[in-house]
Amino acid sequence: MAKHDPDLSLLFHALSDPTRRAMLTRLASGPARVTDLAEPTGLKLPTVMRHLSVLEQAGFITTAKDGRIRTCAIVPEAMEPVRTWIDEQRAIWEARLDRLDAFVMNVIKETEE
Amino acid sequence: MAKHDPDLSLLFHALSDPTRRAMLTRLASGPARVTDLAEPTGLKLPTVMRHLSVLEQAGFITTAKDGRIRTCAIVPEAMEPVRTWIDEQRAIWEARLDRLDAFVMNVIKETEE
DNA sequence: ATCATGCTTAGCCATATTGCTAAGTATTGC
DNA sequence: GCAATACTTAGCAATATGGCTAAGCATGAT
Repeated sequence: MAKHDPDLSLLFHALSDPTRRAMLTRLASGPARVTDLAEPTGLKLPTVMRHLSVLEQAGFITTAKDGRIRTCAIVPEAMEPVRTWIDEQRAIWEARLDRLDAFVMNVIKETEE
Repeated sequence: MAKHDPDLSLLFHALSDPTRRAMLTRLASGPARVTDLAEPTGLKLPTVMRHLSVLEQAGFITTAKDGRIRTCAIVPEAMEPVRTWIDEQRAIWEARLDRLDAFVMNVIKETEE
């Protein structure tokens, strides 16, 4: 498929890892240092840094360094395109009120064996 | 991070590819054959099949074969866990009404240079 | 000045992902 | 029967991902 729409791919990819989702959940309740985010994961710092940069490139978090400490904070608005896409999908399939698909698929499947 | 929660990873991963999202959008307006789904992508059939099986394993679509034709249909409910997770995230950060994070981050960043 | 802390960079390894081609198999139409 | 259609399977190549270790570089505390 054409390669526009790079945003959503970045966003969904960032969310596709449990470690990164856990980090977002942690950050949802307030900013944290890199080391603090690393601790519950059991992962080494370089690995954690990588997850954080994926989240940052997707726009889900901002980070800034003060002295030797880098603080990470969530960017709630970043979730909007995701939510919007999902809502649009729903809008399309709800435009067809018929629940015929599932019925048809079942008929086919029952015919199968 | 611990490996529970395998569902969401599957779901988000499935959505992280533009070809797969386009297929879902196409299917949102009604069931389709594999070849029909392949056509607008410009991809070869085996590649398309792989995308479809990713979507099917995630639970976003059902497929069934009638004769030599495989028909694919969307499974709208499959999107629910995704939507739920996003809503939960929002609930957490909205529980903190303060918009202090962004402010703090800005201060740090301005101090930076 | 020295040392611990906190991140950062570089680079390696294993596996997964996304595309392909080539060669099947199973149906349908003539 | 025979050919066209519609997948399907097997296997390859390039790149991406997710983990690590080792070593580097500031900053803060003593």
